Amino acid sequence: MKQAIKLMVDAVVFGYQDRKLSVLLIKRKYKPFQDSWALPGGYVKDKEPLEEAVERELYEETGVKIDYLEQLYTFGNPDRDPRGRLVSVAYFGLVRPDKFSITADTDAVDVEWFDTNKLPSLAFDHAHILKSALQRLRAKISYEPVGFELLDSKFLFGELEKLYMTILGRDIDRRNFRKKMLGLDILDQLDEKVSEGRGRPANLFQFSKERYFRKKKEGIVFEI
Amino acid sequence: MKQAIKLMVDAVVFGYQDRKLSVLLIKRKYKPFQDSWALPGGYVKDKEPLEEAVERELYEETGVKIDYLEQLYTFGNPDRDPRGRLVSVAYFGLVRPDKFSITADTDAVDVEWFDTNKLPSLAFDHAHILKSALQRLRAKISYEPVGFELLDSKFLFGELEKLYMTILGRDIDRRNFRKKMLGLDILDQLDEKVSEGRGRPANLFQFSKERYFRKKKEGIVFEI
DNA sequence: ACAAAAGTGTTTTCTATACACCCATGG
DNA sequence: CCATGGGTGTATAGAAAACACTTTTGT
Repeated sequence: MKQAIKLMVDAVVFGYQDRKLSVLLIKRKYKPFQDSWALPGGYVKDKEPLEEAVERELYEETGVKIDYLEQLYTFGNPDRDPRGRLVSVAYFGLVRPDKFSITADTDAVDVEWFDTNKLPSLAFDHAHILKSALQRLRAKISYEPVGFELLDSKFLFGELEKLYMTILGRDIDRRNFRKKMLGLDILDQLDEKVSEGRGRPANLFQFSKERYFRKKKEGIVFEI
Repeated sequence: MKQAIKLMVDAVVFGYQDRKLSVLLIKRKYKPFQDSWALPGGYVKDKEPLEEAVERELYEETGVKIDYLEQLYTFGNPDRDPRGRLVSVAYFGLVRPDKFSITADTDAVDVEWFDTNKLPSLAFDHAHILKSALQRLRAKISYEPVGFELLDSKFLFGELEKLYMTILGRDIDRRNFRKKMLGLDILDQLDEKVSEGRGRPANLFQFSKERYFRKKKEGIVFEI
């Protein structure tokens, strides 16, 4: 049997900076959609696992090595790409933007973090993919502790609060949030304080992935 | 660019009969895994949407036309199929088994509904796919009213209870369940009663998909 | 002393759970 | 009249939400 379908992967990578949720986009070097912004991605190699393909393309095109990656959805509409029948397995990733200096390479003439509230128009059906990823992120952060992937390993409680407010798009009561989050017993309070210029210095916290997984196995549920 | 990857779809179709959750399997006619049980599925045609491919293969191989279908996950491990690099987009479907007389055809020598508690060993990584689908079903039924897809359009409240208990694998308090479910105001109580042989005759109910979607838009959340 | 952000407890409301009795029918 | 499954209400406990003052620092 001959099949003319080609398989690609695309990555929706989120970062968090200056209280903004941002997404990593590349400016396409080649046609179609030359000079349009698009999600990083590319063809899967014959013997390459899908996750590896995403990580490779992401690194080639942007210089980013991903911390957290999960499969989002497979987009297979026959007319989604003018080049032919391209089916794309989309992934959704989280990264700390300051960990990398992003640099355009191979198929991209430019790479940038875009505030998710100020997105350019995107190539192919990438706007649609991005929208799905945003929905997933919002849902996910409420029932799994993925938010920590977007913060430094040591972070201020206030940052965590703001992250949640940014992603969920609504205000959260500081006291209730802290009570709930600390009550889960998956954060370690460090003996370091940080003064942010003005105001009372704040404590640093650290997420304990080990303790979380242990508690998860025991049946304790993360939910915010 | 030449790519030797082939794209398939597989379907995990659940049904509910005699208080058992069952899944539709075919016995393979050809090698590899000849005479093994497997999920129905097959190759995607060049200009065919993925959902269409699943529905077509399902109909060809089993005679079932699906009511509810959603994408589950894409399985792309390079060594998941001995025939080469076959990436499979798995779907998850719900159907009322009594609506169809299942009949083996094309690639199958036999088709059967298997109780999910008495599964045979399966070809390829299909046991893994099935496991994912079961997890998804259990999660899904708790926050979206998909259970009705497994019942007749008119059903007894007791059947709904039993369906939930079967899928969730635990007892549910009849009174609390009824209170919660009826409180959602997405069921219509009909003026028909059915006597099941012995005991007090029970009322028939009907799920109002329209009302559910209206309420969902208004932000009302289904949760059991 | 004041502005700014951090830290903390209590009260109220709502939701989840636990629980037991009467009802309508067939045999 | 009894066995069987259907139908219903209330009390309790626990979780979520609402809410405001004190603390520590820099200026």
